[in-house]
Amino acid sequence: MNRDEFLARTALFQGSTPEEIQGMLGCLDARERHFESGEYIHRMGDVIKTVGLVLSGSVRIESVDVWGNVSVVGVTGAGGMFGEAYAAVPDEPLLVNVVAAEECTVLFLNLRKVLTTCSHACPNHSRTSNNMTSIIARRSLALSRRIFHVAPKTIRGKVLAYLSDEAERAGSREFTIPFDRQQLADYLGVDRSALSAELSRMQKAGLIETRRSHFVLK
Amino acid sequence: MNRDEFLARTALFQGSTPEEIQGMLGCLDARERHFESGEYIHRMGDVIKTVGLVLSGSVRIESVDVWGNVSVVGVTGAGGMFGEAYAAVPDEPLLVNVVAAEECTVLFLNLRKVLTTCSHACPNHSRTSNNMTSIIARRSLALSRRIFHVAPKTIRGKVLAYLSDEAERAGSREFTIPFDRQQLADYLGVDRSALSAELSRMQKAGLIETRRSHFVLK
DNA sequence: CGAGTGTTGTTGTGATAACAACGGAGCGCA
DNA sequence: TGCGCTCCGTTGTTATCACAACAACACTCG
Repeated sequence: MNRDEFLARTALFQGSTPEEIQGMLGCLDARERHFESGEYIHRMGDVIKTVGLVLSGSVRIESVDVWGNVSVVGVTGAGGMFGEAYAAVPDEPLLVNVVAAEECTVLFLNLRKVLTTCSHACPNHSRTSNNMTSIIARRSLALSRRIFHVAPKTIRGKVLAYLSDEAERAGSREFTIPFDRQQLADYLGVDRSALSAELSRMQKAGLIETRRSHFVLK
Repeated sequence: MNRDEFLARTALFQGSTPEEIQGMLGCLDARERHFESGEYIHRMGDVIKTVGLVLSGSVRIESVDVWGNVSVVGVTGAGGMFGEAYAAVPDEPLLVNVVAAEECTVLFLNLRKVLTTCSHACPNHSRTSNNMTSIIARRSLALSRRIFHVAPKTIRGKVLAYLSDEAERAGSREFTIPFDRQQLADYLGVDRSALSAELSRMQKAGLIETRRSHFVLK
């Protein structure tokens, strides 16, 4: 699979053919760069005008708090994007670092040019523009959901808020979540062992059944 | 001030003249509706394709948790918008209720038409489209920030994360926040009296000075 | 097969926050 | 001046959590 075929499968270029994409890239100021593992791609405070599309490898989004503690906010693998929201708002400094989690290649696109359709010379540019906005909006919804999941004050409350939501998305009381215990604890902002204990209590109370990442709600 | 002059001052139509806006509205399927205080504008689970622009009065965004408890997520007054993110993602059901906080009028716009520039017949349509995307991205950044503010596990940690950010935005160690104590507690997801007590301790410890909404960081 | 590693569950303890109840300061208003 | 109201701070009690340390189990790989 060559690069343009790969791009045709990404969320951003979905709906366009490799040929159409090939035609668009020049228009979007596309520039490919390679990073070694651990290399900084963006630093906190940077102001960016481009969105990054990961072609291979993966990048890590890190936040550094007031005291200098580093925590992983997220990881983006091949086909994923980073920096959309910052690039879409002029002069907003990054609140996070973006680091190559492993050796990787990234395609940088001028976000303004992605969003502004140029002319009929670029077939499907407007579809790509709409995809871009959808992606930004989707991220916004994911953040909203997370805020709802974290809002309850007890671990049980957070767990139920999260699991109910997952059940609804799955359309069933039985489902598998994309987290292991540690990741779920990080997502909900609680201690892993405290989470384990609470899940155990909820199971004893007959509220749920769980093994590993598989859950049944009652 | 007539309606189109008012619209020219909103974030969405910023940069366009009242005349240009007047020309655009038909194109965007604009429809004005009036609501009585307490009336539902959108309900949880609804799928919407329009964004709402508040012309007068204000609307309240409420969430209802698994147990039926209602909490206020936000309020949008004249000139503000609601529903952008949901409208931008096809088939995403609302996680919140939108209610008229008081008697109000709302202009509904077809989001797809806002984002897709139609033809040269609409001057400044592309600027409005870019404004729209910026607004969605800005909301996303605000949510990110909030997640960072809520992430620390102690009240002191949350307060410092939030205040440091405010100080940075203000470009000074001295600044005024847009919250009273109760609102700040809600934003940070903590108990108001516990917040008060912690602020008091921090003041005694010489970390901050505060009176009402005014703060000095040291 | 056994060592090494990662994941999950369990328990105890001290720290921290939620909660409830109250008092006082400031303000508008009659 | 006195009343009612909102906002803010204080205190004490109780529930909850973070943290640490450890045990049980599964998986991988030589």
